[in-house]
This record gives sequence, C-alpha cells and structure tokens, in this order.
Amino acid sequence: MDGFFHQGDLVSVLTTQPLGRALDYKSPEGGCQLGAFVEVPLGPRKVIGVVWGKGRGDYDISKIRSVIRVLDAAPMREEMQTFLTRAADYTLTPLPAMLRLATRAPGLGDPPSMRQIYRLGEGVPPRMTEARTRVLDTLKEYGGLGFTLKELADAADVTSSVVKGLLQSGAVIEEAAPRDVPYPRLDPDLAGKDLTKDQATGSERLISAVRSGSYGTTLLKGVTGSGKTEVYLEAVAACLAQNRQALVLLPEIALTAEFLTRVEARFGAQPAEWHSGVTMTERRRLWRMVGQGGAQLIVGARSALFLPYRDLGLIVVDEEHDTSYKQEDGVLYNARDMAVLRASINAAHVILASATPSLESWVNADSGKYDRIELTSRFGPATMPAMRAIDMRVEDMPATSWISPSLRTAVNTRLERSEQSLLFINRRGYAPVTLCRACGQQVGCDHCDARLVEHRFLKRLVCHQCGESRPIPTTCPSCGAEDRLAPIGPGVERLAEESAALFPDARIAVLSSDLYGSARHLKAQIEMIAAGGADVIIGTQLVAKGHNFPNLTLVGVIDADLGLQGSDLRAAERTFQLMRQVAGRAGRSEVPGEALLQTYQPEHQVIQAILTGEEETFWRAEADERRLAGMPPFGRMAGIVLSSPDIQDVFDLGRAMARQTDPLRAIGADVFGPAPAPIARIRGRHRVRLLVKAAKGAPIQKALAEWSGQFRLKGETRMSIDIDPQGFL
DNA sequence: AGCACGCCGACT
DNA sequence: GTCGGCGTGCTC
Repeated sequence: MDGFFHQGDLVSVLTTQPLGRALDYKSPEGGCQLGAFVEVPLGPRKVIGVVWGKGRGDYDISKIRSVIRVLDAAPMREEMQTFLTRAADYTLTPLPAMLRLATRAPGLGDPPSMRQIYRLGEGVPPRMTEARTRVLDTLKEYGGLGFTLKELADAADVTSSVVKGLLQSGAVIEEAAPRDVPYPRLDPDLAGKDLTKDQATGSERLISAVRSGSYGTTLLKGVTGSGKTEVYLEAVAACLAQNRQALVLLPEIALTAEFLTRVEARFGAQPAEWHSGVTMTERRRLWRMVGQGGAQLIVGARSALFLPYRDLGLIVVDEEHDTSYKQEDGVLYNARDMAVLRASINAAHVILASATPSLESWVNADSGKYDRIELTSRFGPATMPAMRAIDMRVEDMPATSWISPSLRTAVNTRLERSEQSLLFINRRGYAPVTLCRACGQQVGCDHCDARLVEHRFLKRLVCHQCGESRPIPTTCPSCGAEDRLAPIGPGVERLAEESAALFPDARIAVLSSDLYGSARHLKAQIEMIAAGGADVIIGTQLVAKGHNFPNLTLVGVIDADLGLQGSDLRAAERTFQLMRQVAGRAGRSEVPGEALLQTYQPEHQVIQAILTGEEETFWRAEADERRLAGMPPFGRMAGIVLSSPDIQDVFDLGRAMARQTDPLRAIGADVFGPAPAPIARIRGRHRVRLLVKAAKGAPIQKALAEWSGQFRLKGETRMSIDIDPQGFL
C-alpha cells in the first residue's frame, strides 16, 4: 500500500525539537502511515513528531530506536507537508519550528477525551412523576445527539437526581461519547442579504472563481461600508456548497464577535473560532474537527493557516493591508503571503479584502496576477465623508492644547444635533514624553531604547517596547530635581481630559486597547458607544478597524502628520491607509459625514491624496517610486537582526558579516549596514541590523542561508532573518 | 530544547 | 583535592 510502513521499516520522523532535520526510526508494531503523528524516543525523553517520509538509512542501524506509538489523530496530509516545507524555505525558518506552528493542538498525545451523555432508553419507570415526564419529553424531542447531565437537567428544569432516578429503570441510559463533537452545520442555501448591483456582480465573479476548484487570488477592494463582508460571504457559501472548508482571517480578535453574528444571520449557525482567546478544550475540539471535516467555516487569527484542514477551498484575508498579519517575533511570516502559498498548494481560492490594499496587492492586481473586484458605492444612502484639512499653522491656540478652534466648532455642531464625533489620535496613554525641566532629560526605559509613556489611568510610566512599568516619579531619575517632571505631547488620555474641559456637557468615551482587561469588556464598550451611549469618542488605531457607529458624523484626526515623520518607506502608504480607514467611520447611515485632518503640512502629497481620495493616482505614484528604487514589490529585501546583551559582540559580528558577502554578491545583491536596528535595544538586548537588497527574481533565500551559515554565534548572540521586512530604512 | 561532558577558576 | 561555572556537542 502506498504511504504505509510495516513494522521495522525505517521511517524519517520530524519533531519540533530544533535539530534542523528529521531523524530515522523503526516503524512500530502494526506499522504506521506517511504523515502519522507519532511519539518517539529522543535521548532520555519522549517527543511528538510526524512520519515525514521513508528513512534515509545513513545512520548506524544498531542505534536506531523504534517509534513508541502512533497517536490518535488524522495523519498529516501531503499538501500540509508541502506547505510547511515551502513556507520554511521561503521564510528561512528551520522546518521543526514550522512544524511547531502546525502542532499547536493541546492534548495531541492524549486519547480522545470522553464524557457521559444521556439519551432515551427502552425501560419504563415504575412510577411516573411530573418531573420525570418532563425529562423524557425533552429527550424525545431534542435528545438525538444526547445531553450531558447538566444540560438535560437544565433543559427539563429538574435536578440531576431526577435523571439519576430514571437511570435505574433504564428509561434513560448513560453512555460515553467523545467530547470533541462536530460544529453545527452551516446552511449555504439560506437566503443572503439583498445585494446592490455592484455587490451582486462582484459576488458572481467570486462564486465562479470558487466553483472552478483551482487556485486563484482576487483583490476585493471596496470603500468602508460598501459591504465587502456580504460579498465574500457569498463566496463562502459557494465553497461550503461544494463541501469544502473555508477560512476567514481577521486581523483583530475584537472584530470576531461582529463577524460571528453576521455568519449566523447568513448560514443559521456560528462558525468555529480560533485565536488566542479560545480555551484549551475548544482548541482541541477545533483542531480535531478541522481534520475530520466536522468544521466547515473557521474564523481566526493568522495561526489558523496552520490547522490540519481536510479540504480547504477558500481563504479570505479581511483587511489584508493590516500590519498585524506580519508576525514580528518567533517565526517571521506574513499571513497574507502564506495564505496565497497555502491556497496554491490546495487548489483553493484567496480573497484579499480591503478598502486600502497594501501596495504589494495593488501592484499584483494592476499587473493582472490577481483578479480585481471593486465596490465603488457605499451600501444604502451612506456616502464617503467630505474631507478637509485644518491648517494648524494658522489656528490660534496655546501649545498645551491639541483641539483646534475649527475642530472644536465642528464638534459643537454635532453636539447640538445629537450626533457623535470621533477624535482620533494614534497614541496610547497620557503623554508620550516625560521631560525634566531642570536637566532637560527625557525619562527612558532601562532595558530598551525607548521613552517611557505616562499612563495616568494606570498611574504609571510604561515602556511600550517591553511592557515594563514603574510608578510616576516625582523626582527626576537623572538629576534628582524635585517636582520638575512635565508631560510633553498628547495621548488619548490627555485628549480625553482636554475634551472634558472643552465639552463639559458631552458624554465622553475613550477607546484604547490598554484600558480594557478583556476582549469581552472591550466589546461591551464598543456596543455601548454604537448604541449611542457617548457623544464624543476618543480613540486610537483600534477605532479604525471596522466597527460600526451608525450615529457618527464627524471624525477629527488630531495629528495627521504623525505617520509621515521618520524615514520608513511604507510611512506614506500606512498613513494613507489609516487616515482613509478612520475617515470611513463617519457617515455610515443616512447623515453624510465629515472628516477633518489637523496638519502642519496640508500641501504634502500624501495629505493631498487622502483629501482628494484619488487613490489610483496615489498608488501609481507610490508604485513608480518603489520601482525606481528597486524596492519591494519590485525588488526583494531581507533584514538580518543580530541581538545580544553585549553591544560589542553584535557590532563585531555585524561588521564581520558585512565583510564576507561572497554568496550575496554572487546573485548581485547589495548589503547595507550594520546599523543600530530601528529599536536599538529591547529587554536589555542590543540590536543591530543589516539589510540585503536583491533583484526581483534573485534566489535570495539560498544566498542568505549560505551567507549566514558561515558565521558562528557566540554566547547569547542571536540572529533572525526577516524576508520582506515591513520597515526598511 | 534539554542534557551530558569537560575544561578552567575558587573554595573546604 | 573538588565543586561548579557554562561553552560544546549530541539526540535516530
């Protein structure tokens, strides 16, 4: 039989131990299948691995040990092996580390977990009572799948002792059933929402793409409020109707709640959820059900790409431009790119949805590599808000306030009309800088190259890099002067304070990720605001991400220039995306909205592009600039970060690497650096970065592997290689 | 990753 | 003499 190994056959087993390659073992009693999850001995320990192929046979046969047992889990599919291998090659990640992403299932080594369930039996109880009748009726009507004791008692409104009593006569029977049960069936045939002509045309294109059963990627571009979700849910329906699985990736857990509701309205039940907030038991169930086909639609974070799908037919990457799709620690990968890779291996379709696509996706659509669907009109009567700049150079206001008279007037108008206003500032906390008026020093983090941010709500100074915090000091840590520390610059909390003073009768709500302990708490706050529980909303980045506030008609951006400083090539792109997204919050129902951008450089071309909404012109100009510079997506880049507690070590290694670049020169690549990394110190580790730039078709991974392999890391020194880094200057 | 081995400096 | 620092190497 193909892909089966008999007892004693040599098999190659890949574990998650960082050995760099798979090791040979003998097949266990009863044999094992290609892809089987197994337990193997490794030195004194037992570890979990996957049968990766037939043994290499290049190791002393007398030292080869036997697989201990085959685990009770569906074997890994060949497509998954291919996906992990290619993803590892692409990101220069060791295969074992890649496998770890695919085996993040709690209790993988455990036998299937069982629980007692109760169903209707043949027996007749000697005496009937009212409570007993209710229990039996409940079972007759809904008992098909069986109840747990608590569910049955609750459903029949009796105590558990009534059920136990019925057990004696056999009227109710008790049996063990697997704890991991399939998710409720979703019905793709239920009627969807009525679609506009635009939406209907778009969804038809997506449906036929999904039905083709082959790989393809579509960029679904639509302004906020144009109903992208309705459109791609029709593609999900087509996928489910073919009996294939669908995955929807969202950049933020806070967005899942709203999405679950929409799925339930469309398909009659909720999908399976996968992200860091999901319990261990639930993850276990999901991981197993995804493999067995007991989950049709999965909504989740980027790690959901590594679940063991039985037959994945569609991946939707919602808000595809979102930077949180790029994993920045551990295994460095971009979920958007990995989605495309996985889909191409599985003959699945990808939908990249965004109002403001990443430049990479825009270019791919422009060149015809991706299909492109555009939703131009907003759903229903809503229109994109009127956008205007407030020139801060001519506003008459003191240096310690941030809401200009013009913006203040606009907010007051909304207050009079009982409409909501949103003031956006992309900075958490009270003030980004604490300055000593005696010595001029700024209070910084002891372990990072970062300034401490005052969080008045927490009564602490916090490092946004490593999270360390301390009480707000009264004496300067540098010179010891008493009471000379002053907060400089605004954060959300300070803006809330100013708003409270300017609009004393308004109800003010602050939305910032650090003010709420849990996702549930945050969701409640958002719902309260959407229901009209606030007049002025002060928010960070969080508010840009797809929440609906129907009564919001004004968006004021406190500092539109913030993202334009710094030398990051993607700064313009990100500012453009963020400002357009934030502005899109206004005027989502009947009343048209207005967006006001406070800026010191209203003539800046990015600000102009935001205001005029001439997106195509903006993308084309950005694309041209990158093409001329040979920058991604027209060239390839990699960032190499060296880190160590010893600053001398990292610079020595960095310079040594910059000197011996033969493998890179062989492919025509340039090396820049070493230079201090954008954050030069994190958690006490100094960081130095080199950048490698190559032409588009160059085999950069192979050259990087060869180059970096020449150097030995001493002591605490670590090297990480980031293909396609987000920031590169 | 863990764990053993082994080679040097500071103690009972 | 011997305890223990952590650099180096190995795990089929």
